Amino acid sequence: MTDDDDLVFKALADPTRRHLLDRLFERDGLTLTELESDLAMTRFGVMKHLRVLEDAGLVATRRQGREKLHFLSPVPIRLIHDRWISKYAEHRVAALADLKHELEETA
Amino acid sequence: MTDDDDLVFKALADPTRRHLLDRLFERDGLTLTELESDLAMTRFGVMKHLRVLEDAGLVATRRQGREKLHFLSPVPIRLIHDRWISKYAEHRVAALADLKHELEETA
DNA sequence: TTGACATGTGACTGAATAGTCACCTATTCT
DNA sequence: AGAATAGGTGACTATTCAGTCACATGTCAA
Repeated sequence: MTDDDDLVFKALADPTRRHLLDRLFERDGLTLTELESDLAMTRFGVMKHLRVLEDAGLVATRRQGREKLHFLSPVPIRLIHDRWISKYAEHRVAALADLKHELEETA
Repeated sequence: MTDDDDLVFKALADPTRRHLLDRLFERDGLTLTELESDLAMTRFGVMKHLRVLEDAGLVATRRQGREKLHFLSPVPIRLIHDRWISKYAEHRVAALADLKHELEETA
């Protein structure tokens, strides 16, 4: 009972990994050390998490000298969306989500 | 290090639960027994999974006599999408995802 | 009301996962 | 060259979670 995008969902299941994606969403091309600075965890923990994200295709990397730059790769996220939201329903669901965003901002 | 939609991501992390969402995406309003028929697992296991999905807001339910009907609730999925795909990038990413869908169909 | 059906609860067990550590390699700067 | 910096590996432990079971409640139909 394992499907193909298991890695993606497992990767997203951890709050630390979601936080890493948030940081990359805000600003792309961060290094391991930059990403680590933010977290109450050893470098090794962060490295492990980044590895999981990379294996899932949620993060792409590029080596530059002794540094490794990390980039958010959003396509797998969109594929999750498309799995349970039909093109037909998309408009309505997006409107509801927008409403929810607005309500949270005013709160 | 726990954020607010932890329940949603944890819920999606399990392949059995994703399969249940797939079934409800295909046809809404199924009962526990109907959902169970499909799975190599006891009724209790399926019930636990449905409970997790319901707590996460991914599945809504309605009692009807002695049956409990289950409905897919797609808004949390859209919120995941919006978290890492900006309105600005959405078009481009959606196009890439569509391309990927087509490639998989021809394969 | 009796029996069958549909769903529900709390406790238990085996497997998977997060985080750490000791130790290692490659690159840059002086 | 030597020291500092950035990243990497494999093994270990504590916690978490999936699945099961004995038992229980509510509903329908004859």
